[in-house]
Amino acid sequence: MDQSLFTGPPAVINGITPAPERARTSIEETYLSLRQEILNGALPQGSKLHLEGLRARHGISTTTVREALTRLIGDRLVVAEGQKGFRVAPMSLADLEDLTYARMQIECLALADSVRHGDDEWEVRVVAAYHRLGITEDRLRAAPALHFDTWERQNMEFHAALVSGARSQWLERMRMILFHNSERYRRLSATKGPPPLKVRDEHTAIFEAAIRRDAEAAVEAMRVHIERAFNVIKSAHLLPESGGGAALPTSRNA
Amino acid sequence: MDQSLFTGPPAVINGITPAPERARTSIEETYLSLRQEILNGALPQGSKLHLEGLRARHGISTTTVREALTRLIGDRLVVAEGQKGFRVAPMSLADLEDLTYARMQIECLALADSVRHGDDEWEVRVVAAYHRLGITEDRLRAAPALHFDTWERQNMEFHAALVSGARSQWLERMRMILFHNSERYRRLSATKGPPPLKVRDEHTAIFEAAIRRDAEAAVEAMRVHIERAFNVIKSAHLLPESGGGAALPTSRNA
DNA sequence: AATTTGGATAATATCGATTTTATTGCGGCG
DNA sequence: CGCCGCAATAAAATCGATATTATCCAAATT
Repeated sequence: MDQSLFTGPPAVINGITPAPERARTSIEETYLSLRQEILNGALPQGSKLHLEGLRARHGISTTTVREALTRLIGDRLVVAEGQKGFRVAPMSLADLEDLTYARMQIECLALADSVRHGDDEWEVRVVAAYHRLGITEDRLRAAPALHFDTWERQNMEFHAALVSGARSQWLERMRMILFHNSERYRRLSATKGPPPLKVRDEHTAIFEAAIRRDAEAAVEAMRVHIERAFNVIKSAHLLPESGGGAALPTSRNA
Repeated sequence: MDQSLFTGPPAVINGITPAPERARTSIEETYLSLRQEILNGALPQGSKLHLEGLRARHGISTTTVREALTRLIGDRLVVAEGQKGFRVAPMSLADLEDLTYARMQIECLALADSVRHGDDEWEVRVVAAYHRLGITEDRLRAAPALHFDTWERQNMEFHAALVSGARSQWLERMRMILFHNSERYRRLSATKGPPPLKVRDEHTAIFEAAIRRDAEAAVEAMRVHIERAFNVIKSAHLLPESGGGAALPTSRNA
């Protein structure tokens, strides 16, 4: 699975731990670096991505910058207009609503399949990821700033482990795109403080249902988890309404 | 909807041709051209995409070729390996199975939402697209070779119209990627002859259910449609069981 | 005052060439 | 015989520069 959004080399047989993230080519290096900056907001939504500026900052050629940016288009983190260059993909409340809806559908599909068909190794991965995340969450309460990045990575890995038993590569690719885009919104409201206790509870609910192979319960817990995350961001009032997209019901499919 | 996968000319969302939408930049031109060749098999799965060859053939610079190819990576029609360049994304029966599954999930989600929430304009679009497709199908029986490309376009437009009432842009993006990839498989087995009568019947079933606002029936009909398409391709025995197009000798087309 | 026009400026798109990395073929050596 | 290393070659990645296109602003026109 050497997909664009998934970093690094063949990313470990068992699906977890994108780990070292070495970048062998300088395009990839730039790609990863830029993605990071977009996800954490260093490059704010809608901002122009000037070739010359990026070239200078990264010490590479404009051609290389262009290619890195083009790869980010595939991840829907960057948009390109006619002859007007690149910019960071815009964000809006309407877009978040839509994104949340889409992600809920896909993540839940994958989770259900994963819970139903995950093998022993899958179980082990889930337990490991859950436990590891728990450790970091404890540390996070003591020293938030110190372990924040670690938490974010392990949070992502926990979610990845949960669905790693699902058999559809295509769904996984779609999930990854949606997950990363959600991540960008989540970090908008992330206060760099300890995550609310609720998050831990929600993870626990998903985890326990998954391990006891109760697909429906796991899916329901995942829905709650995703929906609450949406509400947190929404009520932070950091987003423009615009985007034109009609409001979507983010709740269950009818 | 200025999406990467959505090709230009006949977007035809409301029946009237919107704008020529010609490819203004030479990267886009190359992108569209290459995509076409990949979809119709002129560039077979797994084949190496040599920069120099493409540069010469398209009369552009390697840099431009690279960027067009990078955009195709976002559509999952091309894969890039480390320092080994680009190749056409491999096909396999396993991949088709997976792809069909994923597409069924997403296309059906979109269809259900569309049928439930499509407005009058949506209905008009569906009726128009269905009727237009019907006309072409009649002509196709008389002179297959002549109208084949038209049929393919209108078939895609019919499916697009069906889900055009769905409100999720994100789901639509995912659907588009999956649809195009399916298209590549379908054309593997397309005989350039008239499409089986069954296809017409299936389209009719979907169409009628959609217009009478019966979401469940429409989804069921869509499932049948997608699944049969899968079986047709599968029984054509044109695909390797699993991944990896064996190293085809470098396609050297003039 | 608003719109248009022309030229200067800035940014992007594209090119041709160089550097870096993979692949291939061929002798030597175990 | 078959494996290993080493040149020679081919290809990809990257660069620096040129060609195109958009943007801005001021002067001119109505």
